[in-house]
Amino acid sequence: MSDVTESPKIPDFLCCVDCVGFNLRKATRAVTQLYDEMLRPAGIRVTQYSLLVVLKIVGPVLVTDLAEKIVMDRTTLSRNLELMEKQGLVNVVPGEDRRTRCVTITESGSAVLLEAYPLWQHAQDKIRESMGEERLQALMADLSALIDVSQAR
Amino acid sequence: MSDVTESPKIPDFLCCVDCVGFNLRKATRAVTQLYDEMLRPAGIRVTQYSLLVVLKIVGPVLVTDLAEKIVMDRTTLSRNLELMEKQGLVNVVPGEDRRTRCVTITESGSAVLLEAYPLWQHAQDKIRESMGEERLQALMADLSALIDVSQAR
DNA sequence: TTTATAAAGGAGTATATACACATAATTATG
DNA sequence: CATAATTATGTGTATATACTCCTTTATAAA
Repeated sequence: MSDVTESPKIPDFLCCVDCVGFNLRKATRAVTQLYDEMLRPAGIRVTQYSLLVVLKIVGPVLVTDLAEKIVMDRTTLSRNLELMEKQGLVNVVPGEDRRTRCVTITESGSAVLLEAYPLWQHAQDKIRESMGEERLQALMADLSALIDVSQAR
Repeated sequence: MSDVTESPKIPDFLCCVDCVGFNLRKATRAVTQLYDEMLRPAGIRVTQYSLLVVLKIVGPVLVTDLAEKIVMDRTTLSRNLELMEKQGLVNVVPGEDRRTRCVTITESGSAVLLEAYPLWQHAQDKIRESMGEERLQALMADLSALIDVSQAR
């Protein structure tokens, strides 16, 4: 009778404030801006920084292999690499298999990486100090689990 | 003497496999693709789905207020809304303050939302069933904490 | 060995994202 | 009230993302 005792007029399907996709994207926007702002003096963003690090570890590597490793669409990676090649951060050369293209970090890319590292660390430390090492590791594990379930077909 | 006992030759600054930004973006790519694939029959992606839900709950709302609420750059939101307006999903009209623009979900947008809801639910359930409700809630809390620390200036 | 299939990649298109700068309208200040 | 500061938004530019379709090359099948 009185609407005081009634629950809010929000239908069931509006409970998507719990949508994992939405909340993940929302957090990613905020966190990306933090890293990008910290990395700005180095002239790269967290996307390129991450690519440089991965290339330093696993490169030289084929485009498709790299794309799979970092869970990125092949065409997205290609276009990101194209920009980095223009900026002199990476080299992309034909592989032995003439279909493939092989990616390597350049000396210039390594130099930028070294310059960016302490900047990246500031961002990372800010988050680590706020959340604590344990919670951060749990979060990493959860993100990994999210990838697994999302890719299970 | 022997390199068997040595740790791998990866310098300290390459430990960024722990980079929160990188891992968050990586997981977001995977999860977004899951939701987008599930939502495809409804003709919208998880970005638009989320916007429709939020508009259904909090609309009508001013662009800047909405942007702040969903932690999205104002100009990004404007351009997303522009597409949705063309598709007839939302209305954007001038507010009383003649500087402002007020956003509302349309009837057509509500219809698409209803059609998309069960599709969204399939994606959400897949993740929920895989991770478990508890872990999922912990993850949501962590994402919220990430936003807080990223925006603390 | 010819042909069919698969794999790697590029190009076209479209959405998502945000920074820097400019404009219009409102509010605060003198 | 006139001017200065603030606020809300739009535009230009650039990166990030991925789907679809197409070409080239390699491998498997006949």
